[in-house]
Amino acid sequence: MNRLESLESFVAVVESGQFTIAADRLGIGKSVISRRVSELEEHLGALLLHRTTRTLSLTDAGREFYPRAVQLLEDLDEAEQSVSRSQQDLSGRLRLAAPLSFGLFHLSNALNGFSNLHPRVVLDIDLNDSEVDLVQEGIDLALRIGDLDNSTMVARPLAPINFVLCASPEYLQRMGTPHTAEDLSGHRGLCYSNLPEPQKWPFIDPAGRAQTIRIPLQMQANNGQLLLDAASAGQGICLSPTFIAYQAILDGRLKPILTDHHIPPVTAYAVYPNRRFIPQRVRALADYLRQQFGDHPYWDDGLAHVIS
Amino acid sequence: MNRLESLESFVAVVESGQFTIAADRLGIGKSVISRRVSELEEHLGALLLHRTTRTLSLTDAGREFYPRAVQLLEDLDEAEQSVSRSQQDLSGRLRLAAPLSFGLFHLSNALNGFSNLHPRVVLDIDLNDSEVDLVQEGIDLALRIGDLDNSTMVARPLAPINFVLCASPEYLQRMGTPHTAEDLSGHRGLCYSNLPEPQKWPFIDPAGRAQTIRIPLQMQANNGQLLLDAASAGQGICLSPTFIAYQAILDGRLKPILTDHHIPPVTAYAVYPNRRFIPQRVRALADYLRQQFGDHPYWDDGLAHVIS
DNA sequence: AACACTATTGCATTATTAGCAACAATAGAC
DNA sequence: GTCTATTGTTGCTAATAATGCAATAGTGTT
Repeated sequence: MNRLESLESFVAVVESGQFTIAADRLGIGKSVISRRVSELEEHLGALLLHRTTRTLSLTDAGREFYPRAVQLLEDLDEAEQSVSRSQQDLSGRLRLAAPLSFGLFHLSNALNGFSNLHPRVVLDIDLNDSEVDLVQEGIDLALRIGDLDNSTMVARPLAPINFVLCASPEYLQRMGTPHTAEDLSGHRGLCYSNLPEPQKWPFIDPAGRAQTIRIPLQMQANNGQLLLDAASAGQGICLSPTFIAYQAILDGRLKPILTDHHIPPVTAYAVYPNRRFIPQRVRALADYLRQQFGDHPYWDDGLAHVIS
Repeated sequence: MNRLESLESFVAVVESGQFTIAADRLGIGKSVISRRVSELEEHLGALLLHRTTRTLSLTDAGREFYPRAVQLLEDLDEAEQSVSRSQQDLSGRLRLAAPLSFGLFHLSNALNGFSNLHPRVVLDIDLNDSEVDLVQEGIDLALRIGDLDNSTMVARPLAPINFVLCASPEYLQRMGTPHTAEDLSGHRGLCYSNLPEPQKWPFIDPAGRAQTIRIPLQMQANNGQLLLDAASAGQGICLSPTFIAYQAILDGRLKPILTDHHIPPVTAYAVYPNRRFIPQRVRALADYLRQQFGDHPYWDDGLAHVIS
């Protein structure tokens, strides 16, 4: 018995849901599939698939075995590729997690570029603002913004994330333009709810003193884009990362305020599990993103005067 | 070509250093080995072994490929075993790391017991007081004493680690027995150097006040057993984990002092990488150790009056 | 109850693999 | 320098295993 071919057959059956389709996909006869799966089951001493002639379903053992089989086949390909003659030509699946807004604004372009460079790498993108467990979810690489839980993950800085305080010109005319951090307490805050203290905004004033201002809450959301749209509509003042706000600022839809105050920047990292064997495509993507963004990302290009 | 058998053959050759021995080990002819390795090389498009008729050596590609091949074969066995009929009968290699002293004193017995329970599990034990990188070293499970770097590792408490202050009766007669923590400043400290501040010993006095005493340094070592021997020889006072000191105390070679002071205990943990698939033997060993030690480990049995 | 479609099984054919033995190559002994 | 023992490779044949086809049995649907 060829254990590997049995594994392949089993995986193909699970993924297609039918012996017949699996056989077509692998380009062999369905009888072969049938026999291989049977052999595998016999070898394991456990039934993997409940099968009547018309319906297939995984047994408990099969449910447990399937993801491991998939992983195994991927690992094998990975290992072979790592020493293969065509090292340049990366391939395989790459599961990527990133925050929603950043993903939509800046990752999609970068990923398209990467995909063109390495067309045989299949990208599986999970945009999600809540921190998922990379290991459990089988994520190869995550883009994380801000402080990291000091973990055994490998973290490579990709770009600085600067912040800017802004509001619509109309709002500022109506409500007045604040000139000190204290002035903010009379304004309407559009606050990002995924922070421990959404209403507390940190500044370093022109004299170099750090201060934290609590701004009245007008609207709260877990999405920066939505807050920015609210600010554009004159709903209030928004503390936004430049990677979201830059376009609206350059357009004139939003006006940066308190630009003589410094807002502590954070860093965007590429984070990946410290596995024993890190797939080359993961390294390649991290490299590529670093190169795309870097210490002076393009979205900050027109904002030099704003981010001090 | 059977990729798996090729892998097996390659691994066997690397491990035995000879095609002939590898063939014997696998119970097949050496010509088969030769052909399989050749096929594998052709498949990969890279030479794995430099071979003259008398000497074998790995190429760079081979050196890279070998550990991955080993891992792969282990993973496959692991996956198959996880659903195999003989789930009870664990097997495979289990790499364990533990602090030196604890390993010698209490792990060896426990491991022998485990080994009897699961004779087909091969234990590979690394006693080492410096924290190694579990992932890089391929450690399946580590026993760690004290606070953990909050990491993505899974940590399961195994036992409380209590401390006791002690010295030889002869020493105490000669130098006087301290009755308060302050008294220690006139004594000779035998200090464990693997701590950030070896000479600072923490106490909670009978009144419940926490205090930290800096004790004069007489001897410093990175091994608790050695310090304890020094204490037995009357060299000074030693702050020792009970798992090291218990025997000497029960023997009367050492006398606990300041027993009305409480020394904050720490915890021994079983730590393992949060891999996607945690081998059953790892879980089993962690369970077994927990059961062997537990909240009231045997080494504290005769010391109830000491550890308050 | 008949139908359509499924997985399984038996069997002849085909392809692959193993083992043996001969061969070539090399390190070490003398 | 030559000889020898041993190693990896290769050619060939026998044995083995895998494949595809067709027939079979089972199941959900109409």
